[in-house]
Amino acid sequence: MIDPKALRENPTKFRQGAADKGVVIDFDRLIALDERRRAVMTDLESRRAEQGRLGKETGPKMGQLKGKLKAAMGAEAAAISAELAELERKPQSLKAQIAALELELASVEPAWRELLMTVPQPPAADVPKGTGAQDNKELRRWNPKGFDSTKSFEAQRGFKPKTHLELVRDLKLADFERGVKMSGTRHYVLTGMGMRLHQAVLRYALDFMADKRGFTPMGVPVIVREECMMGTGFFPFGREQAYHIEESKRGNAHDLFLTGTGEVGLMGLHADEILSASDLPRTYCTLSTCFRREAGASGKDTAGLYRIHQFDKVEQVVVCQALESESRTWHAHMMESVEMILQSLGLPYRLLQCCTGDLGMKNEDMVDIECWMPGRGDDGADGRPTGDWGETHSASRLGDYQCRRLNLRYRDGEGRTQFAYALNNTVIASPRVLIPILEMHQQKDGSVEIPAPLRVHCGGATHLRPA
RNA sequence: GGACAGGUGGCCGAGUGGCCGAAGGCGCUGGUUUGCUAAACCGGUAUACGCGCAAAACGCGUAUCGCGGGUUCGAAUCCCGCCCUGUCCUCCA
Repeated sequence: MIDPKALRENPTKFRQGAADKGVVIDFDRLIALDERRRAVMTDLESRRAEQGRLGKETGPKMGQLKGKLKAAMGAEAAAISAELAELERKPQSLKAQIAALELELASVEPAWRELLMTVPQPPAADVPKGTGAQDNKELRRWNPKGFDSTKSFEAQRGFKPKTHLELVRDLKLADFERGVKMSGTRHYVLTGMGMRLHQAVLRYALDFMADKRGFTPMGVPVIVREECMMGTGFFPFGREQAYHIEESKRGNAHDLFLTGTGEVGLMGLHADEILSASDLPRTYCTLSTCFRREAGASGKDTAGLYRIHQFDKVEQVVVCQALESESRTWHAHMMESVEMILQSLGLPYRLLQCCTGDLGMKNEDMVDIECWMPGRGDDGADGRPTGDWGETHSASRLGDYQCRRLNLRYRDGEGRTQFAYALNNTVIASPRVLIPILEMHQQKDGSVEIPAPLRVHCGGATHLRPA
């Protein structure tokens, strides 16, 4: 959520930001609603003040009169009744006015709020303008020794690479048929060493963040209330991407939702809290199962482990003070963590600065990290894929947009409360990251060499071999 | 899933129609004093929104006693609905 005061003071900034993101918002209506809302509030409040004053002045007297009225008779009673009616006239008319204003506010306020929630966070000034992924700018890339992602796999390694689908089949690492049998399309079963490799990479990543980067590991709910999804900014727009658990039909008041990322649980932790400045930054990581409906992705990446409904992810978030410099420092730190991990796994990768059109609602800045996947991409002359980049990570700076929605604040040095800044980034998402691991480390004999850091979690094995 | 009890400020806790944004205590904090530790005394100590101000400070106002609605000139207090928490029973990795 954006700051409504900031919108009032500088509407152009938000109009431009929405335009840069390719989002259409009826700002005129929003501004009109805001003005009406404030006018009604001012009026309402002054009448309530008047009501309170009157109540204090004449209220006790009315109480007394009512007491007397019970005991009085005849002409005396009539006189008291008349006096009472006179006393009640003004507060009663005030009451009617207040009720009318309240009614209006009850329609204006929610409409205003709903529209306000849809205003996207304006991109940071240095984010390149663009309309979609094709306008993203590569920041840098890295290659392991002896491999260059601009040259063909075969030329460098001396054999044609298998795709991860073929490797998974030949090495018996996953069973798609039975996954689909149980749960439908885009489901899978990890089998044997496939499951071990999956767990190994997750465990390695979580340990890395805790041991080498000082992040606090957390186990958080993956079943959350709607407020959590709203607060973290995944709703209302991402609603059709989330699995919905209907509980209200069973008598409970709240439906629940499965989270698509550990970010929801980590950021929801401190919702509605006021932290002290010394509590910041909070640096958390979690390992959680992620659920995504992938609505609208029909036909894309339908085969294999790339686009699936359920996966596991180690996620990192930072909640820091509301300073641009601090946000940027942590952003770099989070990306550095990922680069360290990818380098240790020997995976070529590149960093892409996302353009304004590719940021999404809540981000002011985002860098995607893509790994080189030899089994992806267009087919070459031999009918085999020529390799392509595939997104494995996404590092976002959210400014105060998310914490404002979550009502997550801290008390700064001067004792003022402020909305904190938030950031998040993938640490590792598996099984997707198994794709580059398998494809990059495959050997001519059909085996796959397990990257050194993962072996300890694979029972000491150095290779995956066909049975 | 069943039964009962209960939700008041950072915490504890008083408060059954106007004098209550709310006693008292604890905590925190500023000060005074006692040559240390500690104590005593005095003061301060919620959040949001609106208006004023160029803005901060500040001033004024409104709302908030779990949430929503109702009764009333007036609700922490009365009525209705809901949510949540605790305890016991049941079930369970």
